[in-house]
Amino acid sequence: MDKFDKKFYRIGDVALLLGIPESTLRYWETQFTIVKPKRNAKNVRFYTPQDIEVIRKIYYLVKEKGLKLDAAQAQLRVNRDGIDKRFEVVDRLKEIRDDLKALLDTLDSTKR
Amino acid sequence: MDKFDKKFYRIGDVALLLGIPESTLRYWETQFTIVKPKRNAKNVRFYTPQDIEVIRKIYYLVKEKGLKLDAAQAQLRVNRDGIDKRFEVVDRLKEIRDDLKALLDTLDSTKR
DNA sequence: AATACCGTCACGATGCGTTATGGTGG
DNA sequence: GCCACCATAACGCATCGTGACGGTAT
Repeated sequence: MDKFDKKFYRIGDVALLLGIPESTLRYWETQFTIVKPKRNAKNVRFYTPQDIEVIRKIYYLVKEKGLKLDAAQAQLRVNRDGIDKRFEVVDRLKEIRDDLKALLDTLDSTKR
Repeated sequence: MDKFDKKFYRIGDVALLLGIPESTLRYWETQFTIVKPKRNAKNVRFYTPQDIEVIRKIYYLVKEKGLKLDAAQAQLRVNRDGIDKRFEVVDRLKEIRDDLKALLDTLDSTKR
């Protein structure tokens, strides 16, 4: 048992590590049901490395990809554990289907 | 030459066809450089079927997928004509790379 | 005493349209 | 005169945080 195996991160650590204000971390916690760090007896948040990964993913989706928080949450939900790649394919196929449908509708509307 | 080949759509037609208010179509036109319907001599917009397809795609990205307009525009830019599938793969790989990097960073930060 | 948290609430900046106004053309 | 369109600008609502406050624990 290495004592570092027990390491948790406090909100200040996470903020520093990810370059995100504490206020934002607290706010995201109200918006993403998925971000629920453990608390100690004194109600102080303790983040696991997994928690931090989730927050990174949120950052990517929201700040870099431009998703709304709702949409990011939906994405995260469906991206969880293993369904991952399968989902991406299905998602892409849905897009293609939508494109095809759009094309079809457009063709229909110009039908002579 | 069929006379219907020359058919264009006015803003009212498009609004009705897609179930999007005219005001929104005009607004999107200010936000998406990609939506620039032709005008007639009297400055009235005329949309081609291609224009309509683009608008459908915007609708999908913004209303269904939850992208911000900026992000939707970026997506559309890169999705254009043929680069399409190649892009999706690259995009997905980027996401995977980002996930890996996040994982790596997380591991690094717990390094003993 | 100083620092790092906590929750809450007010405030503010954008984003995303919508509405209102006044005008042209058919 | 009515209808469909035009541009522009003001307005409004929601989203996404931020900042300030007063409190607790170390």
